[in-house]
Order: sequence, then structure tokens, then C-alpha cells
Amino acid sequence: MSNDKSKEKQFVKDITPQSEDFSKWYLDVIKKADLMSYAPVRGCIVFKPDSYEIWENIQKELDIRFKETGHRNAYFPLFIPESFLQKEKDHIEGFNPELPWVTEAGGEKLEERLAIRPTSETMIGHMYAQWINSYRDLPLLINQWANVVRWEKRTQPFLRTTEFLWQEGHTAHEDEADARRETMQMLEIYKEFAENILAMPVILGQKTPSEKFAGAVDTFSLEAMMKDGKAVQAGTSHYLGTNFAVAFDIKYLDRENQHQFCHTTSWGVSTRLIGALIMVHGDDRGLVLPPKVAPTQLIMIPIGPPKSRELVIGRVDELHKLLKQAGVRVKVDDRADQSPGWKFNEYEMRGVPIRLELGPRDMENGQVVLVSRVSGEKKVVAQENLVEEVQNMLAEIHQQMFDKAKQFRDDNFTAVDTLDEFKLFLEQKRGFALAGWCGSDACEAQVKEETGATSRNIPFEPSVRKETCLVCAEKAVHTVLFGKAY
RNA sequence: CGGGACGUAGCUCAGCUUGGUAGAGCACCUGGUUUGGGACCAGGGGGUCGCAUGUUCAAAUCGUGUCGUCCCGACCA
Repeated sequence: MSNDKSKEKQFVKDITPQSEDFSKWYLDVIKKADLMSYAPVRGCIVFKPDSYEIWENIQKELDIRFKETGHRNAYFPLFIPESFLQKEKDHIEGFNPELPWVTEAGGEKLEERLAIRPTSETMIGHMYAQWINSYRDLPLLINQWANVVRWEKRTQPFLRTTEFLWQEGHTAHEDEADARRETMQMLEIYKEFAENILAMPVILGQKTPSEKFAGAVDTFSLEAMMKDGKAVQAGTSHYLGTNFAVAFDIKYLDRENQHQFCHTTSWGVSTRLIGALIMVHGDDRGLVLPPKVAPTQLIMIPIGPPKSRELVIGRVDELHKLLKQAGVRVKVDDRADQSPGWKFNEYEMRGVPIRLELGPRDMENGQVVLVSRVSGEKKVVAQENLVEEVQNMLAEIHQQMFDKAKQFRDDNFTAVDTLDEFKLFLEQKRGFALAGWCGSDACEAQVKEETGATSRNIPFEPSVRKETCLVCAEKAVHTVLFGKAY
């Protein structure tokens, strides 16, 4: 193992090992994999083609799921009048500190300043009030793909950028039951997506009141564990009750001709998922991308001296065509000025799931060599079975990645009875802990103060249930998931 | 926004203490040889030292300010 490690270091210079300094590893990988550049504005990054393409693949997969469940996309304005934000008290209180304002345009001071949207509940609430008249207009199911801005104090590439990309779903319903059904449905969709597309195991649960979205009645989240044991909130879904309906007068006439307030929901995932992907799957060689969102699923590397090169490349091109036709995202690197070894390392850093090698020896035998990024396993397969082998291997890699991530999470998971026990766990190990909680803000705050960890959510299906609060030892009302978070 | 560190070539960094013509490795360009785990030889291009300001005959080097990045906290997708 230690042998392997020194070997890896030899191959992949410039990537700090995870065990040495995880933050540095993260930044190194992002740099080496060419995912982003810092932009000239504080906290803003350029999503370079590889990371943007990951986002496009995420969009594609989610969009299918949203549409299958009756949602349609629309686009709302970037600028939000200040008066809109003022209408919901908790909402403005929550977002005020991080709003950028447009106060001047065309050389003239604006009568009302405009916030650059941090989220669109208010704008959409305003519009919904106009669009919804009758119960026949409900449910109204809309999603928006957009950029939003939050002027955070501390930024990190992908995980927390000043401007980020996301989707925000906003729905209006006749009653609480229907809105809550929607809230949970979307949470389940996120979970299925996280597991089946991102190979990322997640824990579903409800946020504690102190961790709720500003303006929500209930907030639910998916929590994922990074390889340093810290948590990333991978998605949220909110039941907003009638809070925004009352604030924006979103009313409908019911079957008895009575005015009723709508019950609304909102739910979203952001480009932070890219950061989560990197930290859930990456290793000391660099990125490891789940096949279903990898911009390139298979890289073909022809090998051989110039004499045999023409022949090899001819065959590579044929196989390339076949794979492409089969829907595999495949690329060929036939540059003559880089050695095969260099390319091997390069595409490993970039996280390409499968490498295909084809050299003179393989030509003689009618075979190719496939190498899995996640396991490092080499497999010699007949050229005639290539498409099928590749498709199987992609599926296998996805499963291995999910299992590996889940195993890691389970290995860094515990249940504790007391705060001291939790502290000890964080000192000696790392990761998530389940603990009983009496429901008081004070106890929750104390956990944060003494450990640096916060309540992530109240899992729907905790692996164990605890009877007493880890802080005050009173009877627990919930079993809460605690962890340090990004 | 507080505490700490750092900004010198595309990247990683040396030079700064003790001011005096800006360096290395990698990357890049040209030519040639190479190709199954980061190839080699020869030649070449590239930086107003983050920005501003002060001190000085002279500033990458010293002072001040500012912007940015990283780490640690408080706030958050």
C-alpha cells in the first residue's frame, strides 16, 4: 500500500496527497484537471469546458426527470426590486447580508434599487399571483435554470462561489398535502439522481429549524460525505407553506368559490455538486468522474513507433466510430508529441473513466486493453466485443464508485450518546455522527460551539435511534445527523 | 468580516534578510530522434516582480495603502 502510494506520487507530480492536506489536494486537482480559472472578481470562477460539460450532463439528466414529473422550464428576471424582497420578513433577513444591489443604471440613480437575485421566490411569487386564478390553474409546476449571486464572505471554487449556476423549481398547490407531496417527490428525485447518475450516496432528512431556508416552513436536504469526512448539502427541497403566498397574494378560487392561499414549494441543486463530485470520488491521482456525467467516458490512446503507427491509428479510428455510434462519449488522443505514459497520467488526472490502449501487439491479436480509472484494473478484450465490453465496464465503474463512496461513508460514521463522545470521535477520527437531540436551539448551538460540527439534518431513516439529547441528556425528540460541513 | 500566510514567466517556486542590468524546473515554439506508465538532443520565445503610492541616485527587495488567493473562525447552495 505504501509502495503503491510512493509510486502514485512519482506518476502524478503536483497533486498533494489527500492525507497530507485535503484542501490543497482539492485545489491541485481542480487546477490539474483544468476545471476552472479564477475570474477577476472576488469569489467568481470561470467554469472551463470540462466542468461546464459536467454541469451540462447534470442538467440533461435532471431536466428529463423534472419534465417526466410534469414540470416545465421558464426564465425569470435577474433583477429583483427591493420591495419584493421586503415582503417576506424571514426571507429578507436571511438574504440581506449577501445581496448585491444595482443602484444606478444609464448614468442615473434608480428610483428603487434592484437586487441581483440570490434566489427567485419573490419574483416568481409576484408572477404566480398574476397567473393563478382558480384551482384549475393548479398545481403550477415550473423550474428555472439560472445563475444566482450571493455575496458570501468566504468562497471556494465550485463549493461556494459568489455567482453560481443552479436550477430552482417553484411550484404552487391547492393545499398543504399536495405541496408536501411535491416537496418529497423532488427530494426523492434528487436522491435517485445522486445515486444513479453521480454515484453519490446521500442521506435524506429534514433540516432543524435553525438550518432552515429563510422563509420556509420545512426544509429537507440530501447530505453527502466528502473524503475528508465533511458534509456537503447536495440538494434541498422546501415546503414554503403559505408564507410566500400570503406575502405575494398568491390566491386561487376553490371549488366552493372561496379564495384560498396557495401552498408553495421550492427546490434546487447547484454547481456545488461539481465540487461534491470531486471530493466524493477523487483520489491521489486526481479526478475520478462518474461515467454518466464524465465529459469523456473513454479515451483512446494509440501506441507504437512511427512505422506501425499508421496501421494502429487506422484501427483506432474504426473502433472510435463504432463506440461513438453506440453512444459512448469517446475521444482519441493520437498526438505524436506526447508519450503514452504521459497521456495515461494526464487522463487519470482528468478522471476519464476508461482508457483504451491499442498498440502493435494488440493489432496482432485483434484485441485492445481497457483500463478502469477507479480500480486501475487492466482488461484485455477482443476488438469485436469492444462496444459491449465498454458499456458493461461503464456500468461496472459506476457501481464500484457508488459502493466505494458508500463504504467510505459507513467507515466514517458513528452514533454517540454524549457531546464528549462526539468530540472524541472528531478528534480521533472524522465524519458523521448520529445523536439524540431534545429539540432546543441552545443544545444545537452548543454542539456547534464545542465541536465545530453542525446538525446536517434529521434523517428519515437513521441507522440507529437515540433516546437522549447528547448535550442536556433530556429525552430526545429526534435523532440528528451531525458533521462538519462545507 | 476578524486572525494568520502568500502574490515574481502558463504552472511550481528561488531571489528579498544585507536595495545595484530578473532566475530555475516544468510547460510553450523550431528541427531531429522517440512511443505498452509523465522520452531525449540541439536551438528559441516569454515576466513594467498583483496594483498604487512613499523612501532612495537606484526598489522584486524597505514603508504605507489597496486588490486577490489560501488556511483558521463568525455567516451561507
